[in-house]
Amino acid sequence: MEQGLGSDSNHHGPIDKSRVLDVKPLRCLVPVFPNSSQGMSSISTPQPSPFVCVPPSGPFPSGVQPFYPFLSPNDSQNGAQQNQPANFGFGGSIPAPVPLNSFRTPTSHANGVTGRPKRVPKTRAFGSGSAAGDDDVYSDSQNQSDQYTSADMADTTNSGKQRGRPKRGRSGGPGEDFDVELLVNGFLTLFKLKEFDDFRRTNGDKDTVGTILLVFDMLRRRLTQLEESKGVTAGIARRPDLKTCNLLMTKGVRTNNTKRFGHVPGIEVGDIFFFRMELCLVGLHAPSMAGIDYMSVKVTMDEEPLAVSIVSSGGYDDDGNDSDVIIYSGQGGVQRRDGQMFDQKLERGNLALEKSLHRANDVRVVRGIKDIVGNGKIYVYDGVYKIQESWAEKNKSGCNVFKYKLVRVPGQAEAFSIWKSIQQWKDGTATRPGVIIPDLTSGVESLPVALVNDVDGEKGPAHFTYVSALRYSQPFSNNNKPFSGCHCLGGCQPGDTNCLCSHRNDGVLSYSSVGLLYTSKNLVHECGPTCSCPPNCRNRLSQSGVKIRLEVFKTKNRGWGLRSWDPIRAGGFICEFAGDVVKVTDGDFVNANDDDYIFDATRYYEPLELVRDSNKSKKAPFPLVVSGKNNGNVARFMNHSCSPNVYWLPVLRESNNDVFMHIAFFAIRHVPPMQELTYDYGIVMPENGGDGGKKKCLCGSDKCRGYYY
DNA sequence: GGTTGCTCATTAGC
DNA sequence: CGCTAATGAGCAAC
Repeated sequence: MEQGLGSDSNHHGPIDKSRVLDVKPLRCLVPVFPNSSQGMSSISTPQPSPFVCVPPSGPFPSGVQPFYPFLSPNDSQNGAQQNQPANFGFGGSIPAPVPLNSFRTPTSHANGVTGRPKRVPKTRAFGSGSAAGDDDVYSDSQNQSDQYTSADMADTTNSGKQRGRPKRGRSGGPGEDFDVELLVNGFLTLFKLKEFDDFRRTNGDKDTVGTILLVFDMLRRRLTQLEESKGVTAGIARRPDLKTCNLLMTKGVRTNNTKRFGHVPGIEVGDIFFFRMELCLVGLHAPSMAGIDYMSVKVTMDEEPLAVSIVSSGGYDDDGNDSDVIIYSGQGGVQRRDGQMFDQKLERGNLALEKSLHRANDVRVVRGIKDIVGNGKIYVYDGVYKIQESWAEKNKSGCNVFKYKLVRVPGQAEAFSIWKSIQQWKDGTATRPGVIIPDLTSGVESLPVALVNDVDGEKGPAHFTYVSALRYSQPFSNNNKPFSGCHCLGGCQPGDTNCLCSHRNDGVLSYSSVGLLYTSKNLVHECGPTCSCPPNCRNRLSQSGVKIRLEVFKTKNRGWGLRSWDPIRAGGFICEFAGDVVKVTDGDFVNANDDDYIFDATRYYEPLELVRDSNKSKKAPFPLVVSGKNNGNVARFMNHSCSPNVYWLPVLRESNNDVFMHIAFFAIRHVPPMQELTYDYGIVMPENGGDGGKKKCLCGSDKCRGYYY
């Protein structure tokens, strides 16, 4: 791996001659098997099923399922059957402020359930309309007394399961005290991964890959939140990514687990990842650490190792001009403890790359890119490459290092190259083609939002005024108890038991330090005007405006749409829905049907459906309707999809007696740059004029309902 | 804000 | 089948 050399010598594209002390070409062979598919016919491993390149929005050929990323309607049945929401620690029946030690798994109880306090009648927080019913989502968590332990959280689906906390690794610190096992089992049941069979374990598809990645990241975020909320840093695992992956692996929840050459079913060129473990789980690149993945194949009589994939870990701004070429360094050569260097040996991955040069087989390439926000890395699947030449050179320490030149197989979808283009648009070294207005917000947002049309001659959408926030003519509701806010002068911190806002979110913060929604709650209490914390408090995420570089663009067949130049992580905040509040309580639906830019929270919405009782599921989730027609922000351009990559969440901000609800949009899964952002518009209930105003849905998903409102 | 140190999980290969 | 060596990311503390 190039990084193992402690040198960035290969990040300068064409070889930096000044650094190369002794370059001697080894060979540059014509491939032995010009037609790689024939050449590989003797490989002992079964060939992968043919790769089908499917755009995210379809259309989907038969056999290719789009990944419906959140929850299927049937899932809500689970919760309904139990007569209790399956909330897994974040659902509808929000635990009230939980003492930190409540996360401890009871050891003295035979069934693992601590004395569950009896439910007390909930009080309605907002006296705002019959639609609220008895739903938990309308309950002020401060008034709730259901103090579930984490065991309770999942026991609706795992009543008979083993209660003993598995002792894992060097556990024993307080960090292991909540029952991870139950948490995982809850997720697996919810996403129907309990009956995961060997076929799906071996052969992925879009749906399977998507579900596994979704579960991975939801679980990872949940574990991060739980560990962080304890406010203890010593003695606990600080790598929730590793822990999550290991949990899933142990349960056999993985796919494409047999190595193969070429594309991996269910993964598209351009897909992005944020952890090496994600690559591992979906079969894109098996080793958890090593940069070269290889397998032994039978060639005529004997076997030889061939490379199947590599992960390069360069920065994308110094990779040279040609984004279709990689100069990759071999692995090894460095003594880990003291960092001492030795010559690399032609073995393992290095040998496999060398052999792959001869055999000319496809090698998958995952580009590691430094994440601008945070210290992490983003992994972009850049499709398959072929190794064109190899050589050895000496590094600074005078040790031999193998170098491999990989060239991208032509005809694949744009992936890494788009990142470089975007970087150039941002730093001004290139102009985004088709730009009509560089910033349609006229400076209202802190980042410009370009208006782009590169498909036809339309010059822009109808006129509207750009506003960055929701405009209320009256508060969403009144709270009987004045809320004076929290006193976190330096911003709300996890594990601070004195933070009033944390208490209102069940004792934990809703957002991570990098602005990710920790869990799929159905309501977030953000800090309000009367809180003492600064504007950059992490509990004010949706108030801080758009932080990603968006553009409004003309779609091929769905009018204007929204997409991002920046990659968006699962759970990442995108924007709120700004506009004029049309309705906050029951009453006649105001001019909604002739407004293409309506946001209607009263609609049936499947992710929320999960945490609802089936009898109540048809009720309007939240009595809020917003029009973005005359005044609005980027959110008004987000199109509907039945397989969305974005969903919304109501966010409450309180000011003395007044409560204001805002609508915040978050990414469901990782969204690569330039992929259209869509959410499920939901279904209009008959009492709100459903069946009227149906529009033909063009989302192209095979889960498409055929229409939307 | 760069650097350093620590630890982790997976798998090839014995 | 069980064990071990090889591999580098991610995070936190400096």
